Amino acid sequence: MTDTLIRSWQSVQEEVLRRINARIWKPGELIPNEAELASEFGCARATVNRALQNLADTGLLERRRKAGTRVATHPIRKATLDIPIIRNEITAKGFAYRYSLISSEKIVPPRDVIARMQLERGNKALHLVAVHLATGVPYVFEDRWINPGAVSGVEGIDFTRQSANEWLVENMPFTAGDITFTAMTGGRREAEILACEPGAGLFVIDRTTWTKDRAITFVRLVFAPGYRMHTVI
Amino acid sequence: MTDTLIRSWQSVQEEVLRRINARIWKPGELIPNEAELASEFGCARATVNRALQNLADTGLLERRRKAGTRVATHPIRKATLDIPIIRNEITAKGFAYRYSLISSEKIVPPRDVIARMQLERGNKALHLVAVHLATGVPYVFEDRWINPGAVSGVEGIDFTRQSANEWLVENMPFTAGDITFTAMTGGRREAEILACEPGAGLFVIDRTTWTKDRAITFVRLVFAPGYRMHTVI
DNA sequence: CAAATTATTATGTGCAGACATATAACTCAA
DNA sequence: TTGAGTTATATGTCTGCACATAATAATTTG
Repeated sequence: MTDTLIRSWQSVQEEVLRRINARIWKPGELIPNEAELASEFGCARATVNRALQNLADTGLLERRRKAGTRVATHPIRKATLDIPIIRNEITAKGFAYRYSLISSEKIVPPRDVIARMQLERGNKALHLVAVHLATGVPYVFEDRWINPGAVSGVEGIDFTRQSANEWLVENMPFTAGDITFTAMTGGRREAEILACEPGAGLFVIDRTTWTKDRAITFVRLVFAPGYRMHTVI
Repeated sequence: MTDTLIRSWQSVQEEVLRRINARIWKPGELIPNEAELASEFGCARATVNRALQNLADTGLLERRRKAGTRVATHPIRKATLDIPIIRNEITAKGFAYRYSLISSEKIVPPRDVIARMQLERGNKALHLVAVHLATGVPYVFEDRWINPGAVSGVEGIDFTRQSANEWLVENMPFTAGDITFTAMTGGRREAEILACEPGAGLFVIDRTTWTKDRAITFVRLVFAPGYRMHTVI
């Protein structure tokens, strides 16, 4: 029994974590309710609530009204990972960042892109292909489609000077987005642009952003071999 | 101007989001302080605080004491993604789950594993190779090392019946973990176990879990081609 | 005995007020 | 001019209380 008072929500959280790790409260088990913990720790119920809610957010606890709070049976559940702004990621590693536009054209997108972005069939969209370089070495290959119907004024922008991502971030708010991580086998095109072997396994991020039901942009980022995305839990 | 009162923290959050999206508060700009917003919305400062803190957690706002709260310049910053429990992921898709142990031996691990897990050189570790199947089709290939120094009693367990992951989750609490997502080019071994073409690009998750400075286990999950990990922001 | 209703209970959220803490901004002396 | 010390201010958090809400458990009713 600790004599030190547990009054901040962080210390409540620590103590709860300690009990989970020490198996005092085992996976699947019900823990005492907020009022009991509050009186045990000598703090207000709101403080306990804050701590438990935070742990529930990270997936370590499961809470339901009336039913109470129990230790999650499968603790590894959620990881928060930082989606890097490519320029920042490269400069943070100490490399010089450079962006190079390979092509820009307005064409009717292929079927899968139409489906992803829920575009009208037959309408053209802006297609940009570019590469981001770290001290001259290809880092990530960007294949982007922009919906001109949702992004007014995009046609006049010179994307050779500013990356589409940066322009969009500054000029188009978005309300939602979805991200998919996957792997692909590099073909000739990827090998050429990323200066790697054809057939290499490449890490891919697909991202679509939306503003109130309309797709703004769909971008596929294909990273050079060896790219790792890291997070701690 | 809305006449409807904004009193719940969710509605405060919605209103703040609306203003960010409508560019009333632009990226990088300072927004009114909590007290002002509270009096504007007709609610308590604590309610505004809850809403703004939540938005800061998701990376849309940046807050600093005394300096105030400003709209983040790079809104796409953090994504929370669910780390799947493989059994659940497979059964959730409506497939039958099966786990098959391919090999189990106690050997001195290779250098990279020793480095990752910070093991003593020359000490043996338990090496398990297994595959998880969805209705008989290989879904993910699991290559795992377990530190017997940190996991007492692991040597007597029959991992042909229960997957190592499930046994560990139930029997070993962990305090920290780190996860890396990457891609690899499949070799002969992966092709054989996952029943795919050699040379295919494969999605990989590396995970190490720790209990108070000692590595419990390091596992590499290599997913069959076409695997996608999805999240929304 | 099953279905519908009511009571109970644990979490969820709101409020006002107070104090804590970080830090930007200012003041003043060397 | 610069560095150290001070002040003001916005966010961070705690408290005690109240009521809302969801969901289980108990009870009544047809």
